[in-house]
Amino acid sequence: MVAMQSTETRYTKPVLVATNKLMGDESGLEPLRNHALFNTLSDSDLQNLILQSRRLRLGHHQLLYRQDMPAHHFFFVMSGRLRLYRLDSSGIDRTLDSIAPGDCFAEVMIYADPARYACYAEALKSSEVLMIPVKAYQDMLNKNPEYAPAALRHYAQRAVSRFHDLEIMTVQNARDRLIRYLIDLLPNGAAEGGEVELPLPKCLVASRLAMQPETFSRILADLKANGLVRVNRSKLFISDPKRLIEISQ
Amino acid sequence: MVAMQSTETRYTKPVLVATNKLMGDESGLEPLRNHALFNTLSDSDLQNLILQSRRLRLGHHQLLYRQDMPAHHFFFVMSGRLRLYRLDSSGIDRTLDSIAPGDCFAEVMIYADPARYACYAEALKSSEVLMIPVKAYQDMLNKNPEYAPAALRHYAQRAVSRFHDLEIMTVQNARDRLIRYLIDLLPNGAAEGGEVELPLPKCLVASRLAMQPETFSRILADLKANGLVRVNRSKLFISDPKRLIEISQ
DNA sequence: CTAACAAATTGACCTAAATCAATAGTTTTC
DNA sequence: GAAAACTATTGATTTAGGTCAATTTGTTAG
Repeated sequence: MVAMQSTETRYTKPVLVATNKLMGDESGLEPLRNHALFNTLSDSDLQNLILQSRRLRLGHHQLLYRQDMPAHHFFFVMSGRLRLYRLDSSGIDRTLDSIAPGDCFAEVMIYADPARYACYAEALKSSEVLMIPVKAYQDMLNKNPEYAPAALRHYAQRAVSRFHDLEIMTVQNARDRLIRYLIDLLPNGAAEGGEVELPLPKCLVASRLAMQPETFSRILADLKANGLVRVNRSKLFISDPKRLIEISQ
Repeated sequence: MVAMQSTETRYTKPVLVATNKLMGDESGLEPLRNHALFNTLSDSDLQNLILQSRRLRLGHHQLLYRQDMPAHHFFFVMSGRLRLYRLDSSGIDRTLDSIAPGDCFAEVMIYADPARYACYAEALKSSEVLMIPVKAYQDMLNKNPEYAPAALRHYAQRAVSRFHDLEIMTVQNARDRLIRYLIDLLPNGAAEGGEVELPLPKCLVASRLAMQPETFSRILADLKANGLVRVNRSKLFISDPKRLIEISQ
């Protein structure tokens, strides 16, 4: 599916309308504590941030924000899964990232200038996100400079990981890009094999890797035929990642 | 040229050996003041940082650091031009970025963990860089939390720009990737035409855009034939960027 | 449970881009 | 200033992967 129907027209629900205002209710927000942007905060600062945030429920395929929209919030994923993508002038949908529970996204908007979302964000399935006002986090950081190092570490890490994503995309053939993508999904890198779950439907992994779904399917079928991966729906078992790397040359 | 000769063997000069120790001599270091990571520093803090840094002269094609090397320094380019690239197991050289005077690079190493360079860095021509100890900047930031916001803004900006680079690379055909790359080189985006200078030799722009030099050459020849760009060595004149964008679909 | 829809796979075909090869320019170097 | 060494261009050929179309499989809704 090259030119998906534009997301603009697929959904009618309004974007960025909060459903639940949080009244200091922290239930289900423990995962925040495990995120680099929040784990150094004092209880009261975290509480205060949460009080200024809203919990958002998103349905399957629901759009959260649009590219170029003014960005007043960033997001923490509590459950479900989302993807970031861009639409170009010809309506082609290009997937750039997928976001899992425990991750933040659009958090660069805290310091971006101008603060406009660089892409679309939509739920891949029914999801719950915390919608945190950029200004609330900024204010907190201004009042508590001791929180800055954690944020700096997070941003540096983000930049490194985008750099790494870019590196994969300079690989010139589709098969090798896919192999590198799969290796990166393995928890211990190429050290040992294991099962990985594709973070996106196959047609969107294809989009992320700049190839057609048919190409993705054929490459995977070929790897399967050569005993390099075992495929079960979106779960792939990679027994020998080193062998996979060897053939990708 | 797909498989360049490995940089490992091309040069014999030692890596990361400073030639000039700075003795508080700030001559030629004014450009530091224009960089987001330094322009909020007090004179004395900047001076102190410079005292702990070394000025490095690099010859044409000289290697500055290697991928995976422990990273104790980051760099500010005073003159010349450098490129960042990675080598994969089969020795293919993939260009990821080019750095101009006034830019910093490897500055994410200030907060990376583990702090190892993510790529190679080499001078594209005779260049001069300031080699700043990561620890010196860290210490300064710890002592002066008021400097953190500028660093945060810089890192956020860096993450956004890497994201944008990634976006270009999800474009599936070579011609459109090249067109988008050229548009991004224009100072005012697509707003108006102008002359742009390729920041890398053509064969390395090709590498950066995941295509072969021959493909790059042919696409450019075609754009030229259609009156979309005028080419003069590494300088390109784009009269009508909007028309260029239109055909890239 | 079945209809309707969406996602994935597979085949046939074709085109964009890689590869191989030769030539022509450009810089360095001596 | 000529030789050597890159760098870029152009042509011929091949191939990876895109496109179009049909089928299968899986998912959602009634």
